[in-house]
Amino acid sequence: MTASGEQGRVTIRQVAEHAGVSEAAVSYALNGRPGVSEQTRARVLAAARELGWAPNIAARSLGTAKANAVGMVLVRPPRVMVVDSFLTQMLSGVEAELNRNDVALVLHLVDDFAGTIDVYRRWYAGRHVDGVIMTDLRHADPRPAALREIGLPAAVIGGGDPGGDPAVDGLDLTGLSSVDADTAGTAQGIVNYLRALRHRTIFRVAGPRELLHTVQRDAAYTAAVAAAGDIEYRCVYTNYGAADGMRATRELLSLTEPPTALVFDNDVMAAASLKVAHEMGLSVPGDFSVVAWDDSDLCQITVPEITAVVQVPALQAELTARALLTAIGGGGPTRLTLPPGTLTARESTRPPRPR
Amino acid sequence: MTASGEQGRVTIRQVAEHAGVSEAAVSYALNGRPGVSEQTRARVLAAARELGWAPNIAARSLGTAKANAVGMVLVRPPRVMVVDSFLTQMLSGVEAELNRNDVALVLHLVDDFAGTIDVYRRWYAGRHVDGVIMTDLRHADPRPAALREIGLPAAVIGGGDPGGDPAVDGLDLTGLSSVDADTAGTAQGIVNYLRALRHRTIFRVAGPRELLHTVQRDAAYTAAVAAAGDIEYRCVYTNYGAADGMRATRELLSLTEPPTALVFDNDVMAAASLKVAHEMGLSVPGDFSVVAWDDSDLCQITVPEITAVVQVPALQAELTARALLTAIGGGGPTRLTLPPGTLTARESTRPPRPR
DNA sequence: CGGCTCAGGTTAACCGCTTAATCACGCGGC
DNA sequence: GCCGCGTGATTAAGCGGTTAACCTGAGCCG
Repeated sequence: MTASGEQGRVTIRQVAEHAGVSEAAVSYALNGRPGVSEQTRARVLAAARELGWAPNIAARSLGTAKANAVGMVLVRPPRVMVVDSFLTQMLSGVEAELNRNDVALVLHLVDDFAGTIDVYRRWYAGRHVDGVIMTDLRHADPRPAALREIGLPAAVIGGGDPGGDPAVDGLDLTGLSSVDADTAGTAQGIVNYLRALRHRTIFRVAGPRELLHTVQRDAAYTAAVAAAGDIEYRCVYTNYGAADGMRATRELLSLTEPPTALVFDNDVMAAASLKVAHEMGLSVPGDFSVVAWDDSDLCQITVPEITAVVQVPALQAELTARALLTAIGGGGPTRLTLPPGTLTARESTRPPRPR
Repeated sequence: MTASGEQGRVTIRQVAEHAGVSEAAVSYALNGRPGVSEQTRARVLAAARELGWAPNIAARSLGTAKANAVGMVLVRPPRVMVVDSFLTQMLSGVEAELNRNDVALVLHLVDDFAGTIDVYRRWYAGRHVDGVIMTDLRHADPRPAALREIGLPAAVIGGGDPGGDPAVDGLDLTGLSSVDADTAGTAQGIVNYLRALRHRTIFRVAGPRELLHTVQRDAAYTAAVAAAGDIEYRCVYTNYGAADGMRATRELLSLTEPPTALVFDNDVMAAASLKVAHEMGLSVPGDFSVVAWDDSDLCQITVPEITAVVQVPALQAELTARALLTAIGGGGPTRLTLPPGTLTARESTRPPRPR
C-alpha cells in the first residue's frame, strides 16, 4: 500500500532481499507452506506488505499450471430483459464464491452458440481457465460432451433435475456438476395454488422449447397437472420477449374455451399479458388470473400487481461456482437441488368467475 | 481441432518439432513477425493448426509483460432492473471490441465501492489486466485519481461531457479516456419536444445525486430549460428503483401546482409512475405526460406505451473499450461524445389539458 | 575472388514464481 | 565421538513463451 505507483512492479525477489532470505523462502512463506520458521514467515509477510507486493498471476499460473480463473461464455444478445436481471444475479452469485477463493472470472460473449465450444477449446489449450460455468442448457446441447472430451471441468447452473432422463433431454451430464432449483416442486406449488382457487383450465406461456429449462418445466407442469387429475393444461412456446408474450396471450385467450388462469415462464411476458387483457377488454384477475414464474420489480409496478414465484438465482449460481471449484480441486462432481421457489400471491390471481 | 483431448497441452516446442524448425521460428511465424520465410511460416501455421496449438497465455503474459486482458469492477448489488439491462448491453459492447483484439475481460464484483481501488491496485501489481473500464462515475469519485497514481490505463463509459467543469464534478479526468452520449442535446430534445406540445411545467424524477450521470443531466436540463425561457422545471432525486419512482411521482403530483409533464431518468420509474397515476385516479397522458430517458421493452408493455429516448449503450461501451485499447497501446487518451439519443414518441405524451 | 549485406534461422537468456533436490547444522542416541 | 535425523534454509531447474544477439550461407559488388 505504501510503495505503489513506482515504475516496475514489486517482485518476489525484492521481497526476498528486503527480508534477507532467498526467493524460495519467500514463496514458501507467502503461500503458508512449511519450510520456513514462523519467525521468518512473519518477516517475509511484513516485507511483502510493506513493499505492496502482489503475485504476478502469469508467473504463478505458469509455475503451477493452474489459471486460478474460471470462465463463462454467454451467447449474445443475452436474450431479453428479465434474463438480464437473471444474468446479473447469477454473476453476483458466481463472483461471491470466486472472490472468496481468489479465483478470477473471465467473461466471454459470442455471437453464435456454435462458437462456444471453440472458446472452450482455446481456453483449455491456453490454460486460460481451470473450468467453466454454463447456463441455458439446451436440448441435445453439445457442450457437456465437448467439455468432457476436452477435459475441462465444468458446472452448470440449472443443469437439470437429478433423475432427468438423458434419453429425453438428449444430453448426458456425467462428470459435470449442476445446481438446479426444484422445478417439479415449484410447478406443483403453482398448480396447487391455482387449483385451490378453483381454477381448472390453466394455460401456460412458456419459454423457448430448445431450452432444457423449458422442457423441465414442461415435465414438471405435466406431472403436477396429472397429479391433480381435473385440470386442463396446455402450453405455447415463445422466445421470452414481450412481443412474444403478447402474441401468445392473445392466441390463448381467443380460443373457444379460454383459460381461467395463465401462467408465464417469466415476468416480462406476464406483465405484457396485462396489456393484451386491456386490448381485449378483459380484466385481470376478473376474467383470468396471471402467475409469473420469476419475480422482479416489474411484477409490482403493474396494475394489478402480479402473483409470482420467487427464485434465488444468486444462491444457485453461488453453489454452482462452489461445485465447480470443488471439481477443479479434484473433488468429484456435485449434483444439487434447491428447494422450490415460493409463491407470492398478489393481485393478479383470484377464483375464476362462476359461469 | 483434430488432436484435442490428449493429456498435456500442445506447446510451441511440439509445433517446432512437427514443423522441423526452432521454437523461436515458431514464435515469429505465429505472431506474424519478420524473421521467417513465407514458406516456413505456412508450414508452422499448418503444424500449429494440426496439433491444435493455442498460446499459453500465462507464458505469453510473462514474456511480454502484458496481460492481454482488461478488467471491470462492478459494485454489488448492481443497482436495479434497468441498470441490469444497461449492464448487459455494456458488456456486450465491451466484449465485441475486446474479442476483435483477442483481449479477455475479467469481471469482478465487490461489495462496497471502496474496495474497488484495492482491486485495481492488486490487478496492477499482479499484472492481472492491462487496463480497466469504469462506469457510474460519482461525484468526487476517487477512482480516476487513484488509477492515475497507480499507473493503470483506464477508460470510462459515460465519463462526462468534455467541458464538464472539474471543480464542479469534483473530479479530474486527465489522462483517462471516456465516451459519453450528448447529454445536453438529449435533454434539449426532450424539453423541446414537450414544449412543442405546449407543456410549461416539466418536473423530473432523477437518479441518485451522487452519480455524475445525474449531475450531468441536471446541468443539461437546466440549460435546456433556461434556453426555452418559459418553463418551470424542478427535480427530485431517487435511487432508480420502482418504489423510489412511485414515491417521487406521488410527491410531485401532490404539489399545489402539479406538472403537466414528468420526465424520468429511467424506464422503470416511468413505468412505475403509471401505477401511481392509477392510484390517484389520474390519466396518462390526459392529466400528465410521461417521458422516459432510456428505452426498453418495458416502455412498450405498459398502457399507455411510454414515450422514451433511445440510447445505444452497447455502442458507447464498444467505443470506450476501443479507446482503452488505444490507450494501452500507447496512444493518447480519447474523449468522445456520441450524438444525442433519439426520442420515440408513444402514447404517454400529449398536449396538456387546457385549463 | 574477398568481403559485405541481408534474409532466414538458431541459441540462449529472461519474465516471476513454484518446487524438488540439496545442504548446513544442532541434537540425541548408542 | 560418530552417525542419523529433523529443521530451516538455499540452489537450481523448470513452466511456455518472447526476443536480443548471434550465426550461416547465398547473392552481389567492386
